[in-house]
Amino acid sequence: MSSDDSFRPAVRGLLTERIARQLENDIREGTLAADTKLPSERELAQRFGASRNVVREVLRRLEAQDLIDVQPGRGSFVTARGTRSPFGTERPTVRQLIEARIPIEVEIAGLAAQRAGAAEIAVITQAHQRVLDAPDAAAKARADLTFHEALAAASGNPVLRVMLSSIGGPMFEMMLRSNSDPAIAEPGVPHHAEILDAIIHHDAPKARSHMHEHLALGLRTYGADLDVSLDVMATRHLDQLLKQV
Amino acid sequence: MSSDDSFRPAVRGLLTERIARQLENDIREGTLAADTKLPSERELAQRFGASRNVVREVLRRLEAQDLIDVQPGRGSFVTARGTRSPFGTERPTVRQLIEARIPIEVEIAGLAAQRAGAAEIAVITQAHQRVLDAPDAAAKARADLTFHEALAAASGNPVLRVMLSSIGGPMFEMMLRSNSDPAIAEPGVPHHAEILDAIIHHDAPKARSHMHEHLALGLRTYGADLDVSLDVMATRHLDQLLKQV
DNA sequence: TGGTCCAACTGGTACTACCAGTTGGACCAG
DNA sequence: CTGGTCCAACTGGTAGTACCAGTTGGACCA
Repeated sequence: MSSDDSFRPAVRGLLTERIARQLENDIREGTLAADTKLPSERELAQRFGASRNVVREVLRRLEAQDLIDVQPGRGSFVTARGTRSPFGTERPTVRQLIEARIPIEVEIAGLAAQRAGAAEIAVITQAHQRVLDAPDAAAKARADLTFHEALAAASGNPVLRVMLSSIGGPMFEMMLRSNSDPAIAEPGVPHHAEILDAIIHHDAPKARSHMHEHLALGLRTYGADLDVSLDVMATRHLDQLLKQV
Repeated sequence: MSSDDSFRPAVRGLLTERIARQLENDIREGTLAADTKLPSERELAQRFGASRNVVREVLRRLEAQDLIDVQPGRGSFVTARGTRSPFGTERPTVRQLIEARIPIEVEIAGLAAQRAGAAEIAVITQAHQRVLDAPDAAAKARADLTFHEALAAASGNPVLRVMLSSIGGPMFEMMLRSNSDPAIAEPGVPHHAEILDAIIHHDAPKARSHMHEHLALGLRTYGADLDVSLDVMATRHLDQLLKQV
């Protein structure tokens, strides 16, 4: 596993590889800004001293990575997504995260109450227990996230699950902060059990209301941190944890 | 607009698209198991009735997605992690997509009505106009997606925007199908205008109810396709488009 | 039996040709 | 001058051919 990596020469498609890397770097580093029009395939071929075939295959690869957008008759254009993170330059705040989680997670809770079978309930119960048993804030945050993901899985709707997992990063940052601060964490302790109970009894309205309460709680307990961006808060929080050690 | 005569080949790279989808499906569904050797490029070209160029570009795309491993002098092999995707092995259906879109997009519409300023409204209006002006189903689907993304941006909540964009692929597939079928597309035509109007007048309840109606409409018009997985439907639809050409 | 070697594969690259869509400017009618 | 039409020069999409450099397996010989 470790040794045979050196055997693999990686010289495959040297030309293609070289051109692809160069264009990829130019896009990711911003040398080619978003919405820039790339030279035509024929011109790129000439410029790189390669055939048009090679250039086209490189463009296919960049296209599959969502770095460029190829339009017949017009040309190839650098995609906006190429240079930015999912959130771009925007830093979501705690308030925005809660605001977004409420509609989707309330729906998830309701559907999970309607549809969860024994297997799904077992997974949720296990995650719930792991939250209770977690020895520290980080483990608690991980288990907390798992709990909510298990609910999404139990909703029986993979689209909801994917949407929730797309914001797993910010959710984890928030949970890390929540579970480190007793003033925030403790009022929410009974909520998980109540949600789980409603799901076990297939009481969708109750599951929805408990989930709503669980999430909206943060709006009251976070105080001044409500409108602080999540990553700033996480950084500050980590600094604080480091000092304690 | 008549459904048959005025229709033009709407999708970019139809041939490439079709072959890529078929191979991708075969790999993800396990018809082509892991470590299976694909036929040679020349044979694939003959089998699909395409040129070797086209096949090679498809292979590049699959390679960029980590679905296959191409080795010079030997052949192309299906990667073990072939079945990996945001959705895993689950294939979301139209019904599941609608079910998931309703809570989040209703919330988006309501917030957009509360918060959209002149700039956001201008962007939404422009997207709305592009939907109306689109010459074919593919352009209409692209503009349709842009419209909904513009609403998400106008909600002022980047978390909602990220969640929505995480399901942009399935949404586009559904829109492509919707906008190709007058029986599905036409009843929904007035909805965009109604939503836009509610946002302009900052009428959040009306924006929410119109969005709900807009999305729920599909539950009535899709008929038997409601429980067909989106990618199967998209593949079928592309085949149909190809026959018309 | 063991080795050499060659023919038939494989993908990598190049070049040419033609099609269909897009675009911008020339040109013409008002 | 204005508005439209139209054409030429682009763009990417596809097809076909040719040749190179690796890989592979079997024929063949020592």
